[in-house]
Amino acid sequence: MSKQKPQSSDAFVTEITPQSTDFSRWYLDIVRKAELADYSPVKGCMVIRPYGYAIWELIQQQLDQRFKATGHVNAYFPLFVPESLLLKEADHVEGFAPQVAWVTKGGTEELDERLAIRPTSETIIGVMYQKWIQSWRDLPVLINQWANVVRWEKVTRPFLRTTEFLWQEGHTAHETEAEAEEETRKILALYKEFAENVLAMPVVDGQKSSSEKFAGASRTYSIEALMGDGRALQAGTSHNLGQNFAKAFEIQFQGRDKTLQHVWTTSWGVSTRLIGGVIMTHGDDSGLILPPRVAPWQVVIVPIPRGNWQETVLPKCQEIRDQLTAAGIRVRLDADESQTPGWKFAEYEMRGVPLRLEIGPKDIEKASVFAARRDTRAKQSIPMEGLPAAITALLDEIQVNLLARARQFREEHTSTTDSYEEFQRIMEGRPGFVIAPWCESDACEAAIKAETQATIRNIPFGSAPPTAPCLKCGQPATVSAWFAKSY
RNA sequence: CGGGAUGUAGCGCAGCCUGGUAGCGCGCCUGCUUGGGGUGCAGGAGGUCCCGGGUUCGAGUCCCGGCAUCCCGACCA
Repeated sequence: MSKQKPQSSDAFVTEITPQSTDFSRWYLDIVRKAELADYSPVKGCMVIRPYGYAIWELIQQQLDQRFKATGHVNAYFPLFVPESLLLKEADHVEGFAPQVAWVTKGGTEELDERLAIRPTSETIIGVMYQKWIQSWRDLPVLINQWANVVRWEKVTRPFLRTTEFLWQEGHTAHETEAEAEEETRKILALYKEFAENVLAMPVVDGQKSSSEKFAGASRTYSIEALMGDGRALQAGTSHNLGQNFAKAFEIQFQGRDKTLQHVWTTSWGVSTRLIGGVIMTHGDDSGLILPPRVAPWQVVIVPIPRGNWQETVLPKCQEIRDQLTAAGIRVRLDADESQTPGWKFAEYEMRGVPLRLEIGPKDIEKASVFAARRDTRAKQSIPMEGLPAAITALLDEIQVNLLARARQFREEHTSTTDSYEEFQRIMEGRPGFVIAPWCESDACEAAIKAETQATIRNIPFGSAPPTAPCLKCGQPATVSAWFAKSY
């Protein structure tokens, strides 16, 4: 098809702040205009609107399937955590105390003991595991819960950091330290695979520095993604809790050798923050770009109304919709007459729909449909014969392309340096990741953060030990750390 | 939690300084028209001016308090 008209690039985007003007405003514009979320009257609490929630449901389904496939089961624990429980693990309470919301009254009566609204559930789950676990035969316990949690954040942003958010938290208990470590790493690998194959969001997997470790964990691992403005986003964490919670909650079992031992526990989670990650990984100045696997509508069909289109074009559109739906594709047919095709093109691009099919009299004549990709904006005519297979293949191609593109962006925004001066220079503007040698001292990490706003995102697995000295102090460096400004 | 800014129709904004019948654009409704990249014309509907108090004959406008949002810092998924 050569009917393509010249495209005035600004024509459809007047209501979205360009990324280059103000990335943060761009992000907020997308969230509201694409109807992903809206502000509520409660500080820091957003409403996830149907289109945004549909994305979350797709994330949930595909993660849940992976959890089940690795032997995990779902359960649900209470929203409230008695204060006494929260106090049991010293590091944990110290880490979370500033962020906890409290219930002090039930109806009109003051409670004897105030209740925390869970910021995370290690403690309440610890109490239950103490009751449920007696023998090595009871292990491992592999439970996940889908839930909401509340953390009293000072600065909030839709999806990225909200006072209340939705997540999943896995909590497992094991017989040995090695098994707990294996679980922790297995889940991190699962998160990475999910982020890359479903969200098309490349991530760096590695270990958190001790200062960024989860409160109460022995070790924390994370996956870190790079956003379009060069800032990093922690996209998921997996914690090896050692025996810290087991000791605090007396979770003990009798081992194969008849001795009484504490279990080894893990916890891990990803949240609605992932939606923010998808927005900022793929979106452009025309709006959202959704990877097909999390797109509520993978294909939108826009009929071109001309003449007696209701009798000719529309039935064909419905037929095609039904064929595609039968092939497992999520399709929306927008036959609304009150909007013109051009309006719909812009609207569904803004909504990030991966593939648009235009069907008009000319296409029906040629027994083809006119397809426009959201990711590349490429347009092509596709024969109606064998359409479901062709569309499925095209969606797969878009999925793969988005990951490749994001990966290339990350590579272009990842640099390596041994020089602190150069490091500081890179951290101005849109920095991306910087790989640099570090001596693993908290002092150097803190100084770098204070001077450049950059933090250690993680220390990737299997990275070669540095030959150069620590970026900051010049003492021998033990690891190559990935630094970035982060969300 | 400190510094700055904002809050007026669904959305974007003007009006506030200098108090006196609440406006504009887009969207929405009706009709015609148009339709392959945000059609055009005509008519119409829509407002606790964020909330609460105060000053005043009279407050969107001035004063005090609160709430929410955004930006910059300190804290975090």
